[in-house]
Amino acid sequence: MEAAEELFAEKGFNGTSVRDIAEKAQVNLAMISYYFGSKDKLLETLFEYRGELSKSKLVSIIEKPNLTSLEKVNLLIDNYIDKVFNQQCFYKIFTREQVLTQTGHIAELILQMKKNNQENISRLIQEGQKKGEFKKNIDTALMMHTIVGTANHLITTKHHYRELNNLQSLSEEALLKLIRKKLATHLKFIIKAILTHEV
Amino acid sequence: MEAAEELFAEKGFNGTSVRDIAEKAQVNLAMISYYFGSKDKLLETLFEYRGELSKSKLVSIIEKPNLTSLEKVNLLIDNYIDKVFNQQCFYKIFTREQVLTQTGHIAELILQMKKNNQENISRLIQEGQKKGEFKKNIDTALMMHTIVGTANHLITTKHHYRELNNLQSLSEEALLKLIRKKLATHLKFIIKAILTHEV
Amino acid sequence: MEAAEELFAEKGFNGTSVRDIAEKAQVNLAMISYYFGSKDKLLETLFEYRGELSKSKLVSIIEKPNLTSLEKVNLLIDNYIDKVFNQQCFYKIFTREQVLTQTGHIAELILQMKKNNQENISRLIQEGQKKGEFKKNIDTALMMHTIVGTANHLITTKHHYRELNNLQSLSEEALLKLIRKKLATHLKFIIKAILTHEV
Amino acid sequence: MEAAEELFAEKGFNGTSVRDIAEKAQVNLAMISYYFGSKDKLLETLFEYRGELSKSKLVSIIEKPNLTSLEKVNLLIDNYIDKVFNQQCFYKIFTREQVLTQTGHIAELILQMKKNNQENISRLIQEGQKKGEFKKNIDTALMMHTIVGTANHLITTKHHYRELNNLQSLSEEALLKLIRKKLATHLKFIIKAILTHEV
DNA sequence: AATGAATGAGAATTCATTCAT
DNA sequence: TATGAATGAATTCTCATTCAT
Repeated sequence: MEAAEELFAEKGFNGTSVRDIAEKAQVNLAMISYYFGSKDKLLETLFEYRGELSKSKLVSIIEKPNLTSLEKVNLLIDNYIDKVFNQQCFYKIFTREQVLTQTGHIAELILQMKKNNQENISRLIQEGQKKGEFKKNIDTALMMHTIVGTANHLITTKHHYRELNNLQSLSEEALLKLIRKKLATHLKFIIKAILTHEV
Repeated sequence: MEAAEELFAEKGFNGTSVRDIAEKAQVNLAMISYYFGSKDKLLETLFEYRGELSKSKLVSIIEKPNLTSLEKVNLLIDNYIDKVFNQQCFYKIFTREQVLTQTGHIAELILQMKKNNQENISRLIQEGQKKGEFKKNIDTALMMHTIVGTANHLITTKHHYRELNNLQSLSEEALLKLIRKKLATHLKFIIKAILTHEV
Repeated sequence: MEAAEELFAEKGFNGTSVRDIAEKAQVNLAMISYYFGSKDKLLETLFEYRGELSKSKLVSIIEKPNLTSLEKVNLLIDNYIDKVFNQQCFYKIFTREQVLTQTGHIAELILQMKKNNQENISRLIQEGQKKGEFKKNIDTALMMHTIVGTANHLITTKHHYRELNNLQSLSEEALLKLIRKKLATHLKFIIKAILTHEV
Repeated sequence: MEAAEELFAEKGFNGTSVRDIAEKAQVNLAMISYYFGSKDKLLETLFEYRGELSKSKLVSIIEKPNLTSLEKVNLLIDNYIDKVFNQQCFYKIFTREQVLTQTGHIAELILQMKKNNQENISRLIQEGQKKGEFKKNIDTALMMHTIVGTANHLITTKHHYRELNNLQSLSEEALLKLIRKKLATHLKFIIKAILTHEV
């Protein structure tokens, strides 16, 4: 599944053959159908696995005591950035396949995950509004699109970022560290503006 | 090429067969190899064609007289949103394939286009900073990632947006109109914050 | 299709690979899917083709003027034996696959063909009964089962017939000629008994 | 082996996978190769088992005292119909595979069985001829082909019989009972004609 | 210029069988 | 004795491309 994840990220689901995966994973070709049932099912399993991992964290942050709502939002941003950077491969796949797969099990999985996230975050925003920390009339959906869109776009085109900003000398690791820090600051600034600045 | 664009957007480059394209375009199968050389070349041609269209507009906006820098930036945002919404298919392809195609002619094309855009916008930002309209220390690259990332993410997942915000009753057209307006306001707000708010 | 017919007869539908057919027919492997769509469709096409051929003959015999009903029945027997012996391959396939394929297009085709045949022959029997040539209470269906069953069984197990009756010295051709003649006499005798002998 | 028999009858030998059999028999997949050696050996074992069962009955009937030869023949017919109806699955397999398997152990088994049967029945016919019950010049082989061919054809296409004779309302059981009775009468009539009627 | 026919390469999957345990 | 896991071979089918016309 790891091999598949990397290859799907690199060459796309349709661009990756089961042969490639078998070779990369050093397993017999037939094993993949044997274990996962089919290539499609393999992708499903991957989505389920990664989806499972990311569920509970969100709630635990939102329910943390002794934090302002803004601090919680910032934690959420950090958490999302962590996930995206630690699971770059999956997020590349996710970003790409959510566009293609508009029906079927995976589509439902994605939608459910998103619905869940949006509800939780909406609650947090409302909490902040009640406490007077956040302004009225916040478009939560668009705000989330900005967080997710910016982070995904940055991570999926980090090779362009490197070129365009003359960072060819940096190691991959150093580059990631740099982007990560900048992105966190950037998103927190934006979200704070959205949540608190009156126009 | 139109047929190809729609299909690539819908099913991905690798998920679309030359047969599908020929059928959709009501054209002989062999014609596609005959005219474009190959399926890859067809994608290249598509990128060149769409890239061509979008070049000059940027400069013309930046060089418009009698506008504040912020007004220009807002025009740029409107312009980008227009492009994304009018060429949804292409932007879906673009978003997806820029991740896959990291070498080759298309990759160079994309990089050149981005380099060009970033330079022009950097100039605009500097102009605004000189005029005192914008604050110092603006991360142009990240700002652009937010514009592009948010817009692309929204347009490529508009079916999710519809579901999550209970807009199933809206026609496709009405939905697009709604998102478009919200997105413009949202991005302009964010960018203004980035460009002018001191922390 | 000829190659397929021979191989299906020899090794069964499931026992024959598309590869075998391609090799025997000296055509490219992909051609078979290209022309027929799939292996299943190939079988369908074969059934349609052979079915087409055998339709009209039946009616033309039944409607022949100046013949007694018994003479017509005898002609039908000769005609059926001709078909079975001239299209041994197809009849082997038919005999085998009609058991397996109980649903789908082919099943419908077969049923329709049989229905058609039984109706026509029933009419002929009734004609003979009206004319007083045939006795009452004839089980047309079973009679047909005897004709078809005996002929098919003989042709599909002719290699056993050869062994069991010590005809190893005969050429294939001579064997067929012999069986054919015996079978015709045999069936005509039986059918005459069924149609005319009172018990 | 029971599971295999049913599946072979339903889907053909080649159309049945060892997996199917294991599942139906609620047995571990590897067990089948383990016990029977291979799928082919399983079929062989099935043929041996069913062949074994049917040997002795024939002789015991033929050697029954105090019966006319015709009565013995009628008993044989009843006996064969019994076997076919009680072992429908096996006879479907038999009918199909005797065409395919023209060499190998099974082929020899079949041939031996048939040889044995034909010899015994020939003796019975000769006995009848000596006693003056039967006429001269009887083609025993063809007669047997009619018995076997008619019975097999009827049982393997009983679903067609049902449709063509508008017996859809009958239960499977009732249908079988009906066919069985008709078939017995039918065959006995035919065989009597063959054995006793001079032309 | 345009195309119907053809093809080699490669796709995913299923198969009967084996083997370590 | 029995079995879960594994595998090499073979399956059907689709693909992008070519080529004679």
